[in-house]
Amino acid sequence: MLYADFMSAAPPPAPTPREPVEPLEPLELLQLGTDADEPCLRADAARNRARLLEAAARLVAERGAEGITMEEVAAAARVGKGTVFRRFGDRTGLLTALLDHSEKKFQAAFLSGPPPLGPGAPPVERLRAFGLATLRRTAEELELQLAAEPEPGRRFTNAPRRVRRHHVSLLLREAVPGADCDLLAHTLMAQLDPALIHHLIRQCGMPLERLEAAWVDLVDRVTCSASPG
Amino acid sequence: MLYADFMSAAPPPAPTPREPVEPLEPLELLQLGTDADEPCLRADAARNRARLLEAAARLVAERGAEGITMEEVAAAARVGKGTVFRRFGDRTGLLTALLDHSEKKFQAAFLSGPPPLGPGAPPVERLRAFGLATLRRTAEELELQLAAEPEPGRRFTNAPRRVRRHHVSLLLREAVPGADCDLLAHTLMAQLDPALIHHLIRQCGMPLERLEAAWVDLVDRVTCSASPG
DNA sequence: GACAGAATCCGGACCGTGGTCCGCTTCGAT
DNA sequence: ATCGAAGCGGACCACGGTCCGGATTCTGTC
Repeated sequence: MLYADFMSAAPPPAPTPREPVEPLEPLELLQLGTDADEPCLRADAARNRARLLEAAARLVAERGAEGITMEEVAAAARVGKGTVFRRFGDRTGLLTALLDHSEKKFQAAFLSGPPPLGPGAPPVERLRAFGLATLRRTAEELELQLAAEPEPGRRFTNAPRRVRRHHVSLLLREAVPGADCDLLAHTLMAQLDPALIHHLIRQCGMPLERLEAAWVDLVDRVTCSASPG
Repeated sequence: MLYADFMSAAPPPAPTPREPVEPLEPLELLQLGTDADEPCLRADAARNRARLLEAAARLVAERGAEGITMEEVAAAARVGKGTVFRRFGDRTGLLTALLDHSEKKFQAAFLSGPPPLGPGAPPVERLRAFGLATLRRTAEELELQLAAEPEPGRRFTNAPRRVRRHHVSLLLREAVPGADCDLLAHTLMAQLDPALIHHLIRQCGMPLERLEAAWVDLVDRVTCSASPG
């Protein structure tokens, strides 16, 4: 079973935190809800959540992430449609929850795993490793990650992506102290955007290796410390 | 009247050119339909098109691009709903058409206008000017450009954006002959993505000047010719 | 000019899907 | 056993997008 920890809860719908985006600072707080800090769902709620994720995973495996309907998922899980939306907020919420397991594993790897991805290696090497790992993971889960992409207005408030971006930003601060690292982090992250990867690989037919080479090259260029002006 | 050339036709719906994306080479062919090469709509069709664009522009000005419905636009233009979709394909098609006028002006500026944006200046300077001009234009039309953003799967097949990207790619080829300029162009373009600009300016409260500085800095870094891999 | 046939276009009824709402049920703490 | 809170579910709504019978415009011919 790929999505094993069905009992874990993704952050609840979030009561409409519109336009202004809170700055978010301490990295630890950024991690997706670890299996501990959960709202502790009621028994029936937890059971339904698990059923929904299982049903969704099955349907996605069968017919692809684009081809499934919220109503179908609800029906397959023997659950009302309202339940799906209450639990996961919206379509992207459900899809994101499907990626949650893999996401947590990845976060653990670059936050506290062995170098060069985790702490211990020099920042530039960590950056290289981070990009390569992301590229490979995204290439694997491409379809799901693409379908989980929120609408443009929320693309950058996406929790997992903010964690990753923040991580890149911190590494950049070490590597190129003079630069505007927050913005540079956005630049680097853009190279790892699922939509871009999908375009290049699926639509343009580029081999993954070329993206990997481009990433390494980009890190070198950005890291080369040009005019800090 | 801001969107004056209502008689111009955006490229028709395009009969479902799915997954494989044709490579597109000669830059001239990439320009959006100039007012000449149009399908030459029937009289009533052209009239309805004009009415629709006018109505859409008015409604967008009144209530914002997010707040309008295709049905509303149709009603305001005294036209059937089907007509809207036949003419513009889908929602993003209509919104894109609203941006068409400004887009053409911009294309003319960087393809054949005066330097440093147009030909005549050294490529790196043209790159800087291109980014700054794009940033300013996007900041102005931010809401509309954001709403006109297609779904993730088509983001990079968007015609105007491909033209701009190709242009950046050509400039890069001159500036850093050794690099993978097609991918580098994607990197640079990402910095000018409406969704990102919206996020940084509207949600994070960054001043436009910081984005401009970051662009110039990024061009320098990328152009600095690091390891050609 | 008038006309006929063909190509194009119109419009609004229709459909599927994402998302909401609210009266009722179930849970679990006391 | 009781009671409030949390959860449920499916009817309901809005909106994007499709479809096709009928109206309108264009083109070539006389």
